[in-house]
Amino acid sequence: MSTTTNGTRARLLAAAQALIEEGGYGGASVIAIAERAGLAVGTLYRHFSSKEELFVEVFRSVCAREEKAMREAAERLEDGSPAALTLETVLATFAQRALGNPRLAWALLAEPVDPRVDAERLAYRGRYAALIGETLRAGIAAGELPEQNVELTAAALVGGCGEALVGPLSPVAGGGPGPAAVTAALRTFIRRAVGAPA
Amino acid sequence: MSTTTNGTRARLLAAAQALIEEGGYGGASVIAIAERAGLAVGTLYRHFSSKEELFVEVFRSVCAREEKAMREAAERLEDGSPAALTLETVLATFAQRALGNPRLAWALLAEPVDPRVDAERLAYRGRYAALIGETLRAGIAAGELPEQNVELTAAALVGGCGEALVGPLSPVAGGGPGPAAVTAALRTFIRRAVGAPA
DNA sequence: TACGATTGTGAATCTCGATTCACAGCGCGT
DNA sequence: ACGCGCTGTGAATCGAGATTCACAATCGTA
Repeated sequence: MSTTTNGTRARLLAAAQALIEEGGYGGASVIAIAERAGLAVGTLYRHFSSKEELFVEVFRSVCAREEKAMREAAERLEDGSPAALTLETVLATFAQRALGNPRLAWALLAEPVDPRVDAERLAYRGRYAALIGETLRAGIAAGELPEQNVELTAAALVGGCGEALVGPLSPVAGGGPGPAAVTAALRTFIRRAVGAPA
Repeated sequence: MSTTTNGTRARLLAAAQALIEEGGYGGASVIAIAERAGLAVGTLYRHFSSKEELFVEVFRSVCAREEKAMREAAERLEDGSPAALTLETVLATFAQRALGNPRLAWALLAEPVDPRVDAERLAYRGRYAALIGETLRAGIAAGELPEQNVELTAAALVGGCGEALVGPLSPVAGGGPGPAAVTAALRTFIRRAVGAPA
């Protein structure tokens, strides 16, 4: 059983992810990654054709995990839950996770990266907005939510939650209200923003 | 009348701004800036101690112009206008301008930049959020708007409008609804998000 | 006109991180 | 033992862009 996909590759990926969580992309130079993994720079290039490729892979796996968490949270609700509740749940899950690992959340949502990685981010955000959009449409069709520009609302919710949670304006930054209070406030914001009845 | 602050400085600033509007910070290398201004690279350094310093100055002047436009829009309203209308007006002004010069808006709000310039951006966003926060508070005090976490709502509105207008998810990107429709949808979103009565 | 100060010039230099590559160690089949 | 392929190594090389600096042009003033 020669493990062609050796532990080496995994170690490089883990090292990269750890460095990104600690200091963002800036701190994750090929040298730092190799060092953290206890390997030489050349070894990195033995397993990835470029730094970009490595980053894309890290980014994808992290995104996939996040998206999964959100979808599962939505599926845990009983069938026929009101759309507003689904939205709240999805976004609250997002909030919980972002608050638990703010650095990573920032890297995922907002930090400057190479164009190739950025494309992955766009895809991720797109799926995220799509998830919200679907729910909104369902709510509108069911008469629970008022008519509205679904794309715009979805984009604004993604951007708004992102900014409120990981942006520099985030009330979380200063020793303000705790995560629980922020999540609660965010739920209120979301509920109102989509026009759900009080 | 020896114009110590020669036209040269201004030409460099203008060249930098033009390049940023055309191709973002990436396209605005010192070489490109100097070339566009019809000057040599060394001349740039005769007037600015670093590229960063030049960028900060460009950024500041553009931000100041934008903020002024928003404040003036608010002041043009008759005294005693409802808070929700003030918010709508301020943010619609922002929207109008962003849609008119999307590249610049992106550079102002979201494009990756050096840390020093980024600090300016933070300050700008902060003033922007503060402007919104003030209005929210006034509306709450007047009983027009419900109690809420003002900081969070303000941050989410800034982020939400930014994403909806200049982000990759923006419905404006594709040949979707025109600027007027987007602005209208955004007004609805804002009105709801702050809990203004229909 | 002579002289110093200011401003303009742009090729040379510096920096910094990604990428390469000639070489070394190891495991395996013969 | 030998040949061969796969990994690992890390100093050397590249590339892109910012920054410097020795020299030239210009201007105000004596």
